[in-house]
Amino acid sequence: MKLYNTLTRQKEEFIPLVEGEVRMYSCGPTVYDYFHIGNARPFIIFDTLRRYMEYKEYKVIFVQNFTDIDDKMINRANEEGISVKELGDRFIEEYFKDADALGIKRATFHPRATEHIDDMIAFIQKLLEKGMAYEVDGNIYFDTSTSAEYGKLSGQRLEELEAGARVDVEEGKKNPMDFALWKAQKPGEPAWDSPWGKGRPGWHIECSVMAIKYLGETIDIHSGGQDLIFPHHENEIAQSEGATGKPFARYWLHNGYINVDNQKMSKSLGNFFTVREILKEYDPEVVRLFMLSAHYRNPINFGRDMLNQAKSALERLYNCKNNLLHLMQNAADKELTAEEESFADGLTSYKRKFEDAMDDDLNTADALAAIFDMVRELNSVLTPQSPKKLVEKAYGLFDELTGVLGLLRKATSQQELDAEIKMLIEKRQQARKERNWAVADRIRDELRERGIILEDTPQGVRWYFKKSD
RNA sequence: GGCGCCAUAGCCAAGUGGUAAGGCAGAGGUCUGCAAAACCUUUAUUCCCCAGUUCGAAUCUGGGUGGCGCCUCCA
Repeated sequence: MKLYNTLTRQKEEFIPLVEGEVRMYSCGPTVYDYFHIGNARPFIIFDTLRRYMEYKEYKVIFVQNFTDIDDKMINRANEEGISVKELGDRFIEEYFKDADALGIKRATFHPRATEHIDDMIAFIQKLLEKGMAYEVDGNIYFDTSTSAEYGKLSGQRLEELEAGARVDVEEGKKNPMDFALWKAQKPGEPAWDSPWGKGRPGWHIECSVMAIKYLGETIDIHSGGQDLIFPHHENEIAQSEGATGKPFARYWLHNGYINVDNQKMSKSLGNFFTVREILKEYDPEVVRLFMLSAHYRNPINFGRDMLNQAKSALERLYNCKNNLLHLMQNAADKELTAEEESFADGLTSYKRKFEDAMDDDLNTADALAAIFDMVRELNSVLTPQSPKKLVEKAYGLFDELTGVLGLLRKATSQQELDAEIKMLIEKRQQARKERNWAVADRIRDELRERGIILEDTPQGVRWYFKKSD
């Protein structure tokens, strides 16, 4: 599998540090509010990468942190009149509600920054001992001048950064680009004891510390949004490699932004939509399909018409799934003809196309094309006369591939219906036979009200549970 | 000022040297009591513009034009 590595600015063959295992760390949310669609992109993309890695039978250890202490947390907690801890607890819970709905699998570990303060202190201590950090009035700063390779991820040179720096120059920092590892307590702020007095950790240190704690000093994949490249990830590299003397992450993956009217969706611009509010109107899988319909490194525009397109496309996939389930329920046990054998064998070409696409830097748009190609062929070839074995094989493959993308997770059909509903369907068929359309349509409407959609096909009645949207 | 990204049909979007995937929307048709679904046909002689390299370029090079991002918290 090839992945585009921001560090080298090219696609590289992915070779894990330990054969058969993948250790990946993805920057998680700051839990001071509901997350928005822009935040959701990396969650969905890297969840898809993780699912694909697992599909390829890697053992994946996936860590996604919660930032539960920083300025935004403190400000919001003060506004709400609750503690930072309570705020964090609440929005971690809300994060999981939305993430679960979007089909984002739980990470192997979801560490919280505030539960790793001791580890961070020890880490900072190490940097101090190595002379890579210094103290100013209870604040500890990382000395970027000690990092020869500073800027290697973002492609920036320290001097250029400083020339255009919009950072505060005061604070007694040695160099403008030096960043805080530890911040001395200000009045009214939560604080932890440290060798340098009460205070709290800086933002960058938490990811380094938790990544190393759960995944080791060198990890395979580190991912996040493009806006984290500088300074967050650059700083993580500087401090981690400074402390351990080893490469920190081997592959750096960054997703593109979600735009609104061609502008980056962001909290500060105020042009954002929370996942929570979008899910009131759209099925979470519509959002997921929307995200996967473009390559993850390209920017995508968010809008209602985009979601509507994704919704229609998703329906096409669900129709195919329902059709396969319907066929499976009624298919006969019989041997495959030679022609059917070759059709069954041919299905692997879709699997191959899907894998080729995913192997090429997670090209989900192309992978979806493979699935839609398969949909067309399944729809035109399979009939109620097809052998059960054949339908099952087709369904199995379809289900497996859509599952890798985290789609079609909802049960829409099942083997058994209530006897009463079965009876109503029978009754309607009888009415149709008698050309009593009024009765037939009334029953169909009634069942629709109850969430069951009936479709009359040349081969009989097909039914499925209404898709919520 | 430094670093970087993007431009493909009405809309979305793959493709990055070999003659334009897929989805949505539209048109026509098949099927059909209606509805729905599905299938078939159709919708870019052409990939922002100009020049160059090449037997061959949407794809490579140079130059433009337009849009966006990072360098400050941000996925």
